[in-house]
Amino acid sequence: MTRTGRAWTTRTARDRSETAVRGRLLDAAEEVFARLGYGSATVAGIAAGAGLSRAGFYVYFASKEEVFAVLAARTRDDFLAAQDVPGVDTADVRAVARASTAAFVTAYAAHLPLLRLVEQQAQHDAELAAVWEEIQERPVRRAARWIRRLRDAGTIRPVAEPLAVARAVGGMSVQFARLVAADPAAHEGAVRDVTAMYLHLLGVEPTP
Amino acid sequence: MTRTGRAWTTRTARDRSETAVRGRLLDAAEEVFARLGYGSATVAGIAAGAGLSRAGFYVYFASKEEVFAVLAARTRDDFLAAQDVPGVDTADVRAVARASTAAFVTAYAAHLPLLRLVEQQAQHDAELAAVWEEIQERPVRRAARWIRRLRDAGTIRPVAEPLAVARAVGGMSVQFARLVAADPAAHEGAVRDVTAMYLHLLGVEPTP
Amino acid sequence: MTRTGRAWTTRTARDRSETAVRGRLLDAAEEVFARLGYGSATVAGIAAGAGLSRAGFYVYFASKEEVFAVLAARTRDDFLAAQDVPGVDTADVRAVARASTAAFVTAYAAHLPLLRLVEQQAQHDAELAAVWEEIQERPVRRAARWIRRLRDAGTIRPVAEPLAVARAVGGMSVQFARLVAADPAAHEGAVRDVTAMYLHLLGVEPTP
Amino acid sequence: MTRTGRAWTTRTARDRSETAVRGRLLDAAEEVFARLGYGSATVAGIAAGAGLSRAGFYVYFASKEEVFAVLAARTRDDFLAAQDVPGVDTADVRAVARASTAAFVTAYAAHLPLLRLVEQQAQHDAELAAVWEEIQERPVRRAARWIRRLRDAGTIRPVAEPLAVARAVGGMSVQFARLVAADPAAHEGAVRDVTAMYLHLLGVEPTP
DNA sequence: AATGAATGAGGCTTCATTCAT
DNA sequence: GATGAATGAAGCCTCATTCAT
Repeated sequence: MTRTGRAWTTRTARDRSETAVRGRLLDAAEEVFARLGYGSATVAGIAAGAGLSRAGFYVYFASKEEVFAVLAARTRDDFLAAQDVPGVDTADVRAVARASTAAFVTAYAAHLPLLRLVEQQAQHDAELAAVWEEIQERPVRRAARWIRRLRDAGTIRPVAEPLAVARAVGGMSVQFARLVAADPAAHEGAVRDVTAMYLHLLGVEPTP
Repeated sequence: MTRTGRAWTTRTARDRSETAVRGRLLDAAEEVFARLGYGSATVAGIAAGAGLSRAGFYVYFASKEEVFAVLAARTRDDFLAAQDVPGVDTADVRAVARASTAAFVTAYAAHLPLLRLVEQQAQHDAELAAVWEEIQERPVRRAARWIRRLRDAGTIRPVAEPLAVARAVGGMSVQFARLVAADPAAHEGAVRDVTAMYLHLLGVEPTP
Repeated sequence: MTRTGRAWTTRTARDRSETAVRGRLLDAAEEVFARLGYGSATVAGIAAGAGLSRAGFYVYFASKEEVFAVLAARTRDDFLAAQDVPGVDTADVRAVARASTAAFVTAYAAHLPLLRLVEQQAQHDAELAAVWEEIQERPVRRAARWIRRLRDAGTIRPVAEPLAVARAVGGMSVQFARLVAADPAAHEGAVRDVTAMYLHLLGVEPTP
Repeated sequence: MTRTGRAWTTRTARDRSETAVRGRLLDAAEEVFARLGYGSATVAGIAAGAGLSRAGFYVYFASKEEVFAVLAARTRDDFLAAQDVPGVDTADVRAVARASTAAFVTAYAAHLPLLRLVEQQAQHDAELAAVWEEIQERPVRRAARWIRRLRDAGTIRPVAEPLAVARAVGGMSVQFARLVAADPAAHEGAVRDVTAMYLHLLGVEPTP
């Protein structure tokens, strides 16, 4: 997981072409890792996916380990960014619950295989462990904070500790995200169902 | 994750699948696969884990692929068997919910890494896909059936479709199983929390 | 090619059963070696062909090398014995030519693949080189002697040195033996053709 | 058996099949296969013979099987090309017989071990079977055609069917080629002897 | 920037062979 | 006599990685 910072550190070379190739490599890497897992993925496969030769790969990344690390970071950033839902601060509990659920399910479905891999590789790499920790805990903690605030304000009456509820809703969402990943058409129904249960766990009537 | 002597004590094991050495190999394989993933796991590592030479492995399994398939099947069997909770037919909804939740969380925590791998490898192997399908769907369907029966009998008033509730509870449980896997002491609290939310989603007061 | 002389040396054990198994092993070995060549043949394949386990093979032979040596010797013996045609001393040149040609073609066709292997392995093993030498040269020398005798007696008028004629006829026969090996029905025609040419080379009218 | 630089001097070799290294590998493969047979030959040995590492071998060939196939094709091409004797269309029967015999014996002696292997491996590979068929039958058929033509023109009076004579001469030549392979000095005598017998079988007086 | 060539390390698998039973 | 189990050695092949161009 050495970070020798090559080209992508160079100030001069942030031109379109290099970035483009690097991006293509990351995309290819995502596809290959997702399909084969870390150990069975090959640098050759990734390079080919980006239209490069094996050696070309090393112009942009120092090693297989490094692409994975960069990819993990990108996944975390994308995943977390996707949950910065605008208007999440509304006072409308139902709206917030629905919006954050939708965001979470969408993001999870989109990144599912990579998230699994990050979790697995986190066992052997401290840096990845940190990434995984953020992916895993940040959304939960944020939701827990929100629940706690509302509970303390007397707006809702959750059926369990805020953290437990947040975790539970996360778990549900993951489960439904899997369905969505397999069949995108299931998205709407999934969000509706999860939101309904979410609200129930918050002690709020789903329909106003 | 350790296999505690099944029928292998018998000298005249019916078939080869229950030899002591074979069992040790399966246990070692489980450990290695769980730790490294399918691609990074090595036959050498598995053999060593069972106290055998590399060649010795091939006395019992034809290939790395085969151990994994057998292991997947064993995992499915163990995982599903662990949920045949005695007394699950009681009329006491709370008891059943608690018992099945406890069983599921325990089983999931015990088999977590292998389950993840089976899911991943299912992408490339029809047989594994079938195994994964059973692991994934059988508990959910069973729970859904139970919920539907009680709902139709007017005993409970679930907040969503039985299948959705079942899936949601499965998702929660998985999430908490992860905590339990990391810290076994969390088991009791996890079961309590999940059970409480489960009952809520069924429209039942947690405490009688 | 070590000859540790086990059972087959023991006086006591020349009973039917042991000999039978050994014979079955040799037959199996012949089939396997012929089909796969020395390097690709496996002791397992040979043992299986004789209905034995891998370990069982070693009851009768000390090594793969040894079966091959024994088999080579057997092949040589069979091949040479097949050419001890009765009545080969007749004064009838045509009859002798025909008989010895028939014998040679038959024997060669029957042993073709093994003979090839012996030739090849002879490159690396002195003992096999000696076996091959006998297989290769004995029939030729015998034929050459016969030709020389007749020539000196004025009975025939060969078109080249006896040794060359003998060698040439051997070569023809081998070529036709190949056809016969592929299609046994070709045997008669092959013998007729070769005999006719043989006689011509001896300066004898084929038909009296 | 050594390959002496073909078109590989050119930097811009048309296709990969003529790279210097590839040629060296084929030469090494020829030597190793000839010495050890297909099964006992090792990729390591071939690579080493070409001054490459084991992995280097795979830059040029996909597998041991593939080198052998390519080598077989090359052997066939060389072997057949060597028989395109210039002036073979002369009206001088004796000259043609001598020239084609010399060409055949030379070519056979040069390629003997490989030809044997191709024959053997042809048992398991359809592609090789086709190669072997060409090696085996083309020269024979060509000679048979020539004989038939001359016979029909009344120029010669072969002692047997053209095809049989052709095959017989092929067989003789192979036999003598073996001598030549063992002792190159025997070449001249071998060609003389075979030619003499060839002409006899054609019903032509060897010396005009 | 990009690549073809090359390689050391290592992975999967086979195999001849041994040995306790 | 026969075998199941076990193994060291070795074979084929892949792969991450380097380097000259």
